[in-house]
Amino acid sequence: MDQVTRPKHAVPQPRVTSFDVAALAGVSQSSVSRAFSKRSNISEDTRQKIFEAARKLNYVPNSIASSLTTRRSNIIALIIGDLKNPFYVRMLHAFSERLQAEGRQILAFTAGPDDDTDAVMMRVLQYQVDGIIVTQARLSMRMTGLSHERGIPIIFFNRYVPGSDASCVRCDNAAGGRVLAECLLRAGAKSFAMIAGEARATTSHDRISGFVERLRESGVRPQDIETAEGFSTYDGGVIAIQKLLKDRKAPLPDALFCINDIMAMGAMDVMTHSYGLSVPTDIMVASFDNIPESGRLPYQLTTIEQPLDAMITETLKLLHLDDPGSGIELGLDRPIPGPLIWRATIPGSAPDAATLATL
Amino acid sequence: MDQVTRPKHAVPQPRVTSFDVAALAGVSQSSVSRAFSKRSNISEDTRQKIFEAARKLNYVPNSIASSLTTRRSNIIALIIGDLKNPFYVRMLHAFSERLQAEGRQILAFTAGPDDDTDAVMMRVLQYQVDGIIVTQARLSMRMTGLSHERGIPIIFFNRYVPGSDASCVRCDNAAGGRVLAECLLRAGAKSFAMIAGEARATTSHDRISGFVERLRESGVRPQDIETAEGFSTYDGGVIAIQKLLKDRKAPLPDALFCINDIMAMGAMDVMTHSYGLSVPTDIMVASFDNIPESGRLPYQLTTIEQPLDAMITETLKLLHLDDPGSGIELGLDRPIPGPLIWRATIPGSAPDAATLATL
DNA sequence: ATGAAAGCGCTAACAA
DNA sequence: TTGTTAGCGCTTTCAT
Repeated sequence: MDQVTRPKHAVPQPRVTSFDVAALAGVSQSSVSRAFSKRSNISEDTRQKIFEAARKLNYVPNSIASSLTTRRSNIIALIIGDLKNPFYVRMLHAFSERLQAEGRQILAFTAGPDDDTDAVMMRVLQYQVDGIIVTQARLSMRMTGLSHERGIPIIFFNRYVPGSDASCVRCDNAAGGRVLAECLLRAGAKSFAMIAGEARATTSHDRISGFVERLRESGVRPQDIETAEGFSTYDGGVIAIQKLLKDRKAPLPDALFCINDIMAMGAMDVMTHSYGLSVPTDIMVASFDNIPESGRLPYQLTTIEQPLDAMITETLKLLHLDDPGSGIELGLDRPIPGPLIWRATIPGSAPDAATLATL
Repeated sequence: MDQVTRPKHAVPQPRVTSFDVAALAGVSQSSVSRAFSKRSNISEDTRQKIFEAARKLNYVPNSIASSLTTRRSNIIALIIGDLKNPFYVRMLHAFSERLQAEGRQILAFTAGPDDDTDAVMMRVLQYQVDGIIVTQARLSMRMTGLSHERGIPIIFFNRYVPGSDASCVRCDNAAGGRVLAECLLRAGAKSFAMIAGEARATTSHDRISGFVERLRESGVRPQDIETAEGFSTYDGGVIAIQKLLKDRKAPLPDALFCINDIMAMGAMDVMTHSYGLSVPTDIMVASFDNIPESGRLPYQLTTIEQPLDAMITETLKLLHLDDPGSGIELGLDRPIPGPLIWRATIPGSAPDAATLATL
């Protein structure tokens, strides 16, 4: 008779609760609760007794139940975009590690540019998260209002909504733009092109405006700066540079400013592989972010590093995770300067720090 | 008198619950609950009345509270590693989108190779997640046991623990290795080198073993295949190729097999920029994953694509999110074949599908 | 179709 | 220090 091999199945056991542990340890249920909470009045003796019972039963406290009473979930919502820019991958990972180290977790929400971010936000609110970090996404004022009204702090990371009452932590993009302009000028560049991201992206806008401002101060007329726009991705950079180079009669600009490294990579690949150009001999390049890829052999980008650790520290500070009662400050803006990373896409050596500081 | 500008503060309002909505709508609290749950006995009339009241009060159901009773949180834990390999970034994003589309969210846990994964797992269990996906991380048998005992399914994604009772969804790595070996052989390669990942990584092991097996069948002795090992990252690829090329007297091998694209990128960058070699003229290259970077101008990698969508579909199927009562099958293994993506790192054209199918 | 009431597993007064 | 008790906001029988 055929004996078919059936898959083994795991049979779920009834849940072990703090009552079971209490019974086994011979104490009350509230003692169990105390045993598992930091700084609470309980003798080391009974705590150990309880831990042992818990271990025997494989008991793990149910944090869903505890958040119901404490009104704290230890969960932070992170609303992210498409992760096509490695900077946001780094950010996600860094946030996750930092939060996990202090006993919190990230609940991930994705919101593409075409998604209804308000609908995503309604989902976020369902989870009674302790805080919300928004990046690469737009949010209506109504939604930030709903969040604040519930006592949930919300921080825009590297992005702000002018006129909004939500706080923002970001790299000082305009300052970085000025620094790169200065570097290019000192390296002797006279003519310039720019690759910008989407117009509504505040990061792109600010970097460009700082860059253009510094050039204007040096006598370069803004209308003389060629500009191509694209999505803030590798492919966006590819398309933008093609717009600039295709059927070109005019001489090449001396320098190309890209609003981020990933677009610069796309642009450089096209320039070197499709047009046979050399960087920085034929054209200098400068950009923004210092993603890990920027230091690789084919790129060696001179760039402004986004001070990720400091930005995260500041974000966590503004979130007031440890003293939720303190209320939510509104409309804070925290621009953090990013260091210049000097590599090979601008000839010569970096201006000294003192010079850059006076910009 | 000085009037210091103080930051505005948001004042948290008392929470709006289903009772408040019920009161405003003039119905019972349980009706409110029904109104917000799919397929439940409630007249369209009262449902609308309730929705209107909810809207007026900005009511959002508290899913923490609901998971307490339903024992379902609609949260899936995803345990990930360092995200240095873009493949896992793609995976994370794809999982997040797929789950979000069906009303579930990802709770992210990071576990570095040196972290105590069991401690991470205990944290996971606290959250009463509906399922666990593990990737780039190891787990002890005891932990998978704890999870199964609680009725929480756990799937290893692209990774398996031999002898474990947890199920696994993965690319058919050995088959892919065989295909690439065949491609290289047909392109005329006679001598081979390999860049492998960490020894304990099952993906690396399986890809290598499929590759070597096919070569052996064609008369290439395994001991004649040069091998360098490294971390499965870009830098790992850089270091591995340097081991192979530094102070090299022997002629170059005809072909280089890398266990993934990101290592292949590191290796190619060193070969082209530091050693002036051309691919595939001086050496052919083949690898695995088909990350977005593989198609970029400097690489144009011929590679096996990880069938991400199919892998995710299979993972979600095994998770049985929609019928939790059905029990957890143990020890399933789901290898999914990945298509060959033919680009420029092997000369000539791809073997036809029929040939590859007979491998 | 609707309402009343009993939990889900935990925390936090309050009492002892 | 420990135990008792009343919720947290919801779902789900069970009546009506």
